[in-house]
Amino acid sequence: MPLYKLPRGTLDILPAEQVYWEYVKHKAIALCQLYGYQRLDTPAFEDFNLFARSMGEGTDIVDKEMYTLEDKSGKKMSLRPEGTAPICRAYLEHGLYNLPQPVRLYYFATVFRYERPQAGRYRQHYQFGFEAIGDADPALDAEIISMTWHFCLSLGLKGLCLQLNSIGCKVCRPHYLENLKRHYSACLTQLCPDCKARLIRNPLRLLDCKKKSCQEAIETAPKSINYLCQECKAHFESIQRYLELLGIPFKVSHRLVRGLDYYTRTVFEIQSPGEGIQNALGGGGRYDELIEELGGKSTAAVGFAAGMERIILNLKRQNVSIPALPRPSIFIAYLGDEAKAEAIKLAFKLRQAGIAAITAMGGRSLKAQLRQANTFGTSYSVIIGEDEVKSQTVALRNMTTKEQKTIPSTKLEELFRRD
RNA sequence: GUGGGCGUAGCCCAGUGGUUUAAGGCGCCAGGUUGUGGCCCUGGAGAUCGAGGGUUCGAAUCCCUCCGCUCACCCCA
Repeated sequence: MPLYKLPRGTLDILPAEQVYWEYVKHKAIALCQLYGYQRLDTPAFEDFNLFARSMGEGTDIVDKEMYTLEDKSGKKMSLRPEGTAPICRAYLEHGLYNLPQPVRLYYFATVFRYERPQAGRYRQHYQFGFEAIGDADPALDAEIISMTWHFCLSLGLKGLCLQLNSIGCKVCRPHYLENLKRHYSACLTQLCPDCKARLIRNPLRLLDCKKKSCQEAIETAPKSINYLCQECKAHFESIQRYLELLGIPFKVSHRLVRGLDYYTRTVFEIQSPGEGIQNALGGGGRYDELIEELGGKSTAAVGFAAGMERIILNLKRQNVSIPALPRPSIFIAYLGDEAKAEAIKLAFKLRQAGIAAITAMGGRSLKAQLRQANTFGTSYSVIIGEDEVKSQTVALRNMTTKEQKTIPSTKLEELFRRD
């Protein structure tokens, strides 16, 4: 019967699912208010080059996964594959560098990547992220990381692991990469085919390989933190001191790298305890060179982004109890046309007074109407029949105690306004 | 892009010794005497058995092709 299906890798978020989404959004917004972060929304598509430049040509996201199209004027536009670059673009475009620095921002965004869908991975997914732009202080890294940790705790997730690493800056990273490549070139024969390709394309990702055959090479590989320059080293140590000060548990992992080119120094990731799935709930890091790359002055920045679907997946797995969404507590049933008109009028008046109500529809029996009220779970039903219309009253039934009394219809408003 | 698993009503699914009105449960709708819900009882609607082709007197069932879903790899949130 249906002529169309939802596009591959996308999701209809049905009413029954919305509790989770509202829950996560509310926690996220509360968190940002607590830390003084302000919302900034950007469009779903941008100039192709914004992403090509920021994430780096040669990354899979830019080369293979972007939804790019030419608009009617011939401009190359892309659906956003991530949230940070557009935020930086907006920061520059609207002169947010004139505000007191750092500028603290957050966003919810749909992001698009053309990939084969699987558990916790979609072609369109929702990200929640926050960014602090305009300060290189390691205390700001610590703030972002502590916010991330705080967020996960407030959601009620357990057993999460915070991984931390530093991949250096443009001064010290080239030196490290040389050593990494030398190490891998020496044991080339035992590497998996993917890793052979990585060695040329994206050496940092070598550390991320899951194949058994490559684990030894990773274990014995040089660690980025041993190649940091003075400044990067001091920065990284400082972050760790702040995190210890805050009592936030973290694990320095020399294997942790991030997929996008713009990261400098700090990288971190929050991992769920689950096995065999996309276990990164979110990740972030510092990107001190990105703003300049996009045409601004040299501006330090740090941020984090989380995948909403993955968070929700974990909330379900861990059976975190989610508060129900509010529903109307009054159901209005009627018998006959005159009563129906009264019912519609009454519902409108109640709603104007801020009292949520839902009315029956159609011409079903009272029995059927109350059956509906029952499945809606409203705690009260209002019944209007011919008698009530004549006497300007309504029958108010408490659905849990079954108590029912007749009251003047004008009384209803004040009765419910109280609770 | 590569590889595995799976496609029967909105949902969960029975049925693959070829012959059935394609069964059941949940949900939905309606009834169980006058205007009263949850439990129970009865009834109803709802499926071109993922699509197309082939074999056969006869296919949900066997064969081929395609499509879709799903999981993993790659990549990433």
